[in-house]
Amino acid sequence: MRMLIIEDDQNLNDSLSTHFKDSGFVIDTALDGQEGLYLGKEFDADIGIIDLGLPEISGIDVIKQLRDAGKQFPILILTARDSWQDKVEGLQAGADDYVTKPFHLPEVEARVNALIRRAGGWAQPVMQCGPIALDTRSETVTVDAEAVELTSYEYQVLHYLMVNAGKVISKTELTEHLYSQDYERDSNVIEVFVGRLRKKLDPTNSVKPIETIRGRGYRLTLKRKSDEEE
Amino acid sequence: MRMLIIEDDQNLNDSLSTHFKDSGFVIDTALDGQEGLYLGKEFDADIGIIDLGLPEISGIDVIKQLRDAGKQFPILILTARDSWQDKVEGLQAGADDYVTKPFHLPEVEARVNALIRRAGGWAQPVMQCGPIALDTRSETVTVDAEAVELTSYEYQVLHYLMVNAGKVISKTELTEHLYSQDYERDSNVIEVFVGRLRKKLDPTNSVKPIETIRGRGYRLTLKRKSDEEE
DNA sequence: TCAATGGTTCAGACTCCGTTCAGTCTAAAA
DNA sequence: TTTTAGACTGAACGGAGTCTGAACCATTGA
Repeated sequence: MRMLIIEDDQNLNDSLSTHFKDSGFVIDTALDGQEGLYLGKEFDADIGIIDLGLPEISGIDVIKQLRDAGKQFPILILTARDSWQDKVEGLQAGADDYVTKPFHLPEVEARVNALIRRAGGWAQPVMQCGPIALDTRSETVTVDAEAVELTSYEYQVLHYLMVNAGKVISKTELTEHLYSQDYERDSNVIEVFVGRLRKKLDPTNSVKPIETIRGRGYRLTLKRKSDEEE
Repeated sequence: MRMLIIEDDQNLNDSLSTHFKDSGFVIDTALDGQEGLYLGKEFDADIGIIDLGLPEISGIDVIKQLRDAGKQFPILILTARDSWQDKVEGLQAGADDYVTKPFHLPEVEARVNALIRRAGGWAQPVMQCGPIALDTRSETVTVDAEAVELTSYEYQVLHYLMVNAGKVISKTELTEHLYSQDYERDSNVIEVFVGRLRKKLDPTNSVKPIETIRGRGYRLTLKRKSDEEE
């Protein structure tokens, strides 16, 4: 998953960046609104974390301009405690959630995960398609309630496909969301990962969870077990 | 385990520090609220002991500010006998337990151990995962009810993993909680201890209690024998 | 002073996983 | 049917991360 971080405090920026990089995110990071706006427009993020108190362009303006530019990814804003006007303004400008500073990293992480999930239309923390279930909290995958061991990249590919279950996802899109920009293009990594995933998720090759749409990409076909069934 | 001690009485501070250092804790100690607050924010403690009657910033304020900063570790407060208002205020501010002065060290130690255990979600004084049981009172470890001799550091590594059973613990996190700040980073002590632990806990290599998650850390996998099973 | 104990370092072995490549297969277009 | 671009797959590689045995060192108690 690709994350845009705009935070002018160097320390905070660093700690957010390294933390989420360790969690497997690809990070675009900026220390001011100008650069942040550029990165946000240039790359397609899955989630943005934006501080409202930025020099030059304010956080609110960044959000507005991103939304005006048609960017739809969820945005989590960071606000100083007690400045609830900012919070409201931020949400009105198009942010999706907020955390007040000082914050606790695990909380930010939880909200980030929730936002990404919800952006894909998932209400519950466990995403389930047919027999396949993916839990973002424990980063575990089960098929028919049996645990399946995935390597870090296999997990990420599946995660992205699950969030966008039902949609056709091109190989370029997958590459852009799993690798930083300077990745060599003519490679078949994605194909290899999809292949390995298919083998692990469906060893008997009976369910065929990942469909190939020739010339366009992949699609996770299985019906979503959505929450309103309960 | 890492402990934060904030106590302005030099003698008391010293005796607490040396006592718990001898028990294998890594100690961050401060004689006033200012410094204590800094240490508390800077380092991730497993437990805090804070005197309420501090100069400059009061103990209550320190606790409040630590909690505001998102610090969640359990806090034991020291209060003068009879000042029960302080006690109540302290607990409301976010402390977890209290001891009235003058106190007996063994009592403080018992409470400290209990708080650390409970922070990991353990209700009983004996933590048990599969065949492995760790008793913090006697500092003994048994596998299938058979005593296992561990050296001090081996015990500490296991203790930390057990308190956080089920979670992935990075090598950096382990180092930070077992060694004081000025420890050289590029060392493989943790790997060595984990190796020795595995050998002692599971000589036949059949149970594999400690799992390696490549690139992220270690995890104690065995199912917790939790108390509510009874 | 010596032996025993336990912590630390080091180097080499080993394992895993991301990546590449080459050859094969497949589906759609000609 | 033939052609061809795109997709799949098994095998192999290489580097990073991890493990391990042995050596080294500091401390303690006899």
